[in-house]
Amino acid sequence: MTSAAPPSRAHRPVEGRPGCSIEQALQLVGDRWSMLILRDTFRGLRRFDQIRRDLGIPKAVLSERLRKLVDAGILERRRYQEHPPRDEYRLTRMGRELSPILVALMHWGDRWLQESGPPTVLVHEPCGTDVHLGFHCATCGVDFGPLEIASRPGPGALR
Amino acid sequence: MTSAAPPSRAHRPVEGRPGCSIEQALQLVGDRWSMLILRDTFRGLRRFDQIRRDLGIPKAVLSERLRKLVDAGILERRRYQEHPPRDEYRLTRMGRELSPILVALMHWGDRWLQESGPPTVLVHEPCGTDVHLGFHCATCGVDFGPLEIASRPGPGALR
DNA sequence: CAAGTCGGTTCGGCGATCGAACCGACCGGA
DNA sequence: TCCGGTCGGTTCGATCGCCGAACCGACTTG
Repeated sequence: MTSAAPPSRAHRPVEGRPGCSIEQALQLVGDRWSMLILRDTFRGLRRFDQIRRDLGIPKAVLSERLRKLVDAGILERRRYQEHPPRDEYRLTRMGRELSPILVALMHWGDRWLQESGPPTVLVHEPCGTDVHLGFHCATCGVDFGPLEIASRPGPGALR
Repeated sequence: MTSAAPPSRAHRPVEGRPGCSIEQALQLVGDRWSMLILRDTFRGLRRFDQIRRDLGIPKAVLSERLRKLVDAGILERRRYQEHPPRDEYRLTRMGRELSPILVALMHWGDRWLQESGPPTVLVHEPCGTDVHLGFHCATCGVDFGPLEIASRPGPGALR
């Protein structure tokens, strides 16, 4: 208890443990392949072999990951033909709500990792404007950055 | 993301490979530990042993990950004392801009993985409002979801 | 001088991942 | 009927990367 925290930190944009949501989320989608599988499902790929060929992932690994994502409720397996029996994997609502994570990864990669500009741009379909993902405060009516974020214990905080 | 090609699309709506920004980003921060290391640095942890103890990560792995993150420009290593020589790891601008990803992961985990509510909440410091991360269209002036997103080839698209 | 801290590296074991092979159900063509 | 191909897997042996434990040097504190 004597541990003096490092120089007074007022802002800690992201905080957690041990039930940290980031940690929990990463246990589901934090491995090498899951995010890429999900990216593919967002792109409209739904079938085993489509995804396998696109990613070059070993079949056993894909099989296991899909099972894991279905068990978690992120994907659902839906039969689309009876003879021969064929299933496809579709995003559930839970899965679709991962989109900000994918978009954030994409924007960050575009900005910092691509030398010749974004390979793909996302647009707001109704108007064609480039998609902007950011912190927006409804109260203040402004966009803001990570330095204006503070954290507090929430209702799920134990201890 | 909705541009999920009805049957008759010959070309790929999203160029997912191999220059895909999501893939590139995941090569840097998509392994089991990197995101957690970064979460800790956002929380204000800067030193090797602090992070190691917090995560329970093997030292060899932490050492290698920190090197990788420093090489990538996400963290910087800064000497903060000479005798004995001690370094700390700090987020660069590139690193700080990962915050939307962490926040998105956190929000998703809060919503779908926590039964008793978020362990931590983030607020917009100036006004105390809960942080909202989302798609906002400056042109239309509205928030929107993934179903209103379409994708197009960008300036970095080859082929 | 001994014990402890900090930031590592080295090492042997082991579990996850890899590619290749195999499989059953089905389809289309010759 | 036989042949080849597709689809969605499972099984298997080899290999890769992660694991915890031990060790290390530079330094501080008691």
